[in-house]
Amino acid sequence: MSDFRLYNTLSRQVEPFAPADGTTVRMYTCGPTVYNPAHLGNFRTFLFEDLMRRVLALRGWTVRQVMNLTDVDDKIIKRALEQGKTISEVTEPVIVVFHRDREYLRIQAAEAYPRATDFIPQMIALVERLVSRGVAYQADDGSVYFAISRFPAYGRLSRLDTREIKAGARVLQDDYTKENAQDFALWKAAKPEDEATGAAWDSPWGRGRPGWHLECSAMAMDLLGETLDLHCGGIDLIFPHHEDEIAQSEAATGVPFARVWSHGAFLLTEGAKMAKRVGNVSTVQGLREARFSAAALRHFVFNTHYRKELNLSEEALEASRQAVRRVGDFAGRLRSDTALALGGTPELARVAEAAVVRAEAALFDDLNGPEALAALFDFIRQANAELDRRGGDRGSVERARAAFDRIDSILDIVPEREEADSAFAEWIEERIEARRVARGARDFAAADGIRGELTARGVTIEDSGGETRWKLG
RNA sequence: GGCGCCGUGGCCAAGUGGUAAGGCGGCAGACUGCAAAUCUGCUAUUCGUCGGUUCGAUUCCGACCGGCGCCUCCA
Repeated sequence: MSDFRLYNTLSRQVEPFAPADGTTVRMYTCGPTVYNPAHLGNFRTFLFEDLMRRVLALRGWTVRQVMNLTDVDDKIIKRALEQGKTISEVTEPVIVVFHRDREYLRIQAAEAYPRATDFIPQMIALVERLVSRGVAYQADDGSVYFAISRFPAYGRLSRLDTREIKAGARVLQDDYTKENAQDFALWKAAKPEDEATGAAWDSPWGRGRPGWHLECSAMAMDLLGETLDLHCGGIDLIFPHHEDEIAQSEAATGVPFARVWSHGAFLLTEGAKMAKRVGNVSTVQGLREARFSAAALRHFVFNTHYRKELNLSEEALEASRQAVRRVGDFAGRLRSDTALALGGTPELARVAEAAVVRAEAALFDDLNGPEALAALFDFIRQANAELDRRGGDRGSVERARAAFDRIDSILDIVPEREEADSAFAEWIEERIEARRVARGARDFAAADGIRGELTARGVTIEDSGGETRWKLG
C-alpha cells in the first residue's frame, strides 16, 4: 500500500498523512452559507473534498466527513428581513438546492451535514468554557468576544502578524467595546432584526446568536472529537475563519484542534475570483442548462491541481466536454459484449494495470488529479489500440474493465449515457436495420438518407467490427 | 504597506537538478462506400525577463516584469 502524502497548511509542506487511530479519518469540511445557491467556485472546493474522501477510502481508511451548513449569519438575516421571512424559511429551500447540485456533480454525501441552529447548546457550552478560562469576555455591547491576546499561538496558521493593519485602512478609534480590535465575536447580542427573523436564542449573556466561527468548533468537536485528523476548506478561510476556530477550540480544550489543514485554491472567472459580490458567478444550474455534464465539470476541476488557481472559460469547459466524451466512448466500448467477444491481448491487461498503479501513486501524492487523468488517458489510447487487435483473450478485457472501474471510481468522469425511451430505441433499431439492408445492396444513397434521418434526431451511428452501434448526442 | 500564490506549445495543464506527461484544437496518414469512432505521425531545442550557484536549471537563489489572492465574517 502506497504512502499517502498531503500538503499541510500548518507546516506549508507536503508530508505523510495517516489518521491518528490508523483506521478512521475524521474530516471536517467547511460547508456553504445557505442564503443563496452555491456557485461553481464553492463547488470547486467541495469537489476537491470529494476527491479527498474517495482517495482516503481508496487508501483503505474509513472516512467520517462532517460538512456544516451555516444557516444563521448576517446575510441570511438580511435576506429574511427583506422578504419578511424567518431565517429557516430562507435557508430550507437553499439547502434543498445545495443537495440537488451536489448530487448532480456526483459529490458523495458526507456522513453528516449538521446545521448551526441545531447546535446552539453546544456552542453556548463552548463559550462558557472559554469565559471560565478567562480567554473570553462580555463587552459593553452585550456580545462575548475571544481575547486573542490571551492565546499566544494566534496567527500560526495564517502566518499573519497580528499587529499588521492594512495601509490606508481606517482604524476604528471608537470601537472601544472590544479590548483588542482583532478580538472576534463568539456570541453576538441580539438586535431587533435577529428577533424578527428567528435568529436569537437565550444564553447566559442574554438573547443573542452565535458568531460565525463558533459553529465549526462546536460541531466538529461534538461530532468528531476534540482533535480532528483533517480540516478542509477554501483558501480564503485560512484567515480569519480557521485561525479563529483554532484559537477558540484550543483555548478551550488545550489540545490541537486539527492535525492537518488542507485548503483548496480559488476558481477564477475572467481573471478575478468568482464571488457573488463580484457578480461573475456560474451556478451549477446554469452550467447544467448549458449542457455541461457532471463528468465534464469534474474533469475540468480535477485537471488542475487543487492548490492552483483555476480559470473558468468557455473554451476550457468545452475541452473538458470533449475529453470526457472520449472517456465515455471508451467505457462503452470496453464494457460492450463485442469487446469481450473479440477479446484483448496480454498487453491490454498490462497497460491497464500499469495505469492503475500510476493513477493511484499520483492521487496518493497530494491528490495529483492532472497526473491521474494523464494515466487514464494514456491507458485509453493504448487500450483502444490493443482492442483493435482483437486478441481473443477475454480475461484481459475483464482485467482492463476492473482497472478502468477502479480509476473511475475515484474520478467519476464517465458521462451519463443519454437513454432513448423504448419506442424511440425501437425506431432507431428499425432504421439501422433498413440501412444495413440498403448498404448490403450497395444503395449508399438510401443508406446515407437513413443516417441523415437518425442524425436529425440526435442519433450518431458508428460502423465498427461489422456491426453498427448508435448513441445519442 | 504586510503575507502568500502563480507565469510551461494556439488553448487548458502536469512535472523533474540531467535534458519537457496528458487533454482540447490543428495538419497529414491508416481504417471506412462515405461518415463516425479508433489508431499512427507531426504540432515547445524550450518552460515570463535578466543575472547567480552548478559539470549541468524549466526545476535552487536574487532582481525585475506581468497576473491573482488574503489582511475580520468570502469556498
